[in-house]
Amino acid sequence: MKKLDQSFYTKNTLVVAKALLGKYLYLNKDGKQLIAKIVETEAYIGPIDKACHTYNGKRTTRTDVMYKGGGYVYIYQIYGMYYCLNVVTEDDTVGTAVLIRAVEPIEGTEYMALNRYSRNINELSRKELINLTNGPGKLCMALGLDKRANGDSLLGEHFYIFSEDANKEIEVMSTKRININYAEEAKDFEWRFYIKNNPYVSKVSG
DNA sequence: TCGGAGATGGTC
DNA sequence: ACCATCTCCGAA
Repeated sequence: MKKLDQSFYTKNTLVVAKALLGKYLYLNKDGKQLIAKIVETEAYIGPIDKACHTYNGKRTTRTDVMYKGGGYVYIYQIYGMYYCLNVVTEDDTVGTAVLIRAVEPIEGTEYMALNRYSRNINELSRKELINLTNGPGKLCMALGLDKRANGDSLLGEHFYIFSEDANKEIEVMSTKRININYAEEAKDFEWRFYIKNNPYVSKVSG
């Protein structure tokens, strides 16, 4: 395996959003090793994107992290009860990030099941297994991620993203992004990417 | 299997 | 007054 370095994250946001598909999120949580494959992403590009928290250079306490440059984690709370995990991209002037919308559990699934359902993995139905991490709020709950991880670096030892040694072919689909109907012309940008036919993708149409 | 509505609180 | 969501419940 090969840990992604800063030069990966500082690339163009659309490039990073697509390149993150098939990569593996690694997280050491309370001594437990969690690994999940990234299967769905969305790009958010402040300078030109009305759906983005940093649209038109907007800078607030919340969005400060998006101006730290590629390789940092941006986590915000949504709808009062859920969190969304983002990877900051490009340099420290633009305000760009990639939302991780869905992952596939690889290791530590036991722990994810406890976080999501307070139940053991072998008690879950097939549907509940898929439901562990097939959405941005769900995957944060499963991985135990909340605002405490906001601003963390992905270049350290306990939280990073890695690729397999052998590059596998991945079929990437592009669609409009989910639930940004307020964003005027930006709602039609096809900046959502997912791995074709992967069962953990949040929803197929769109 | 689908769609509507409620939960719930930080942000601006 | 929103809002990059999820779950439950009732209808088909």
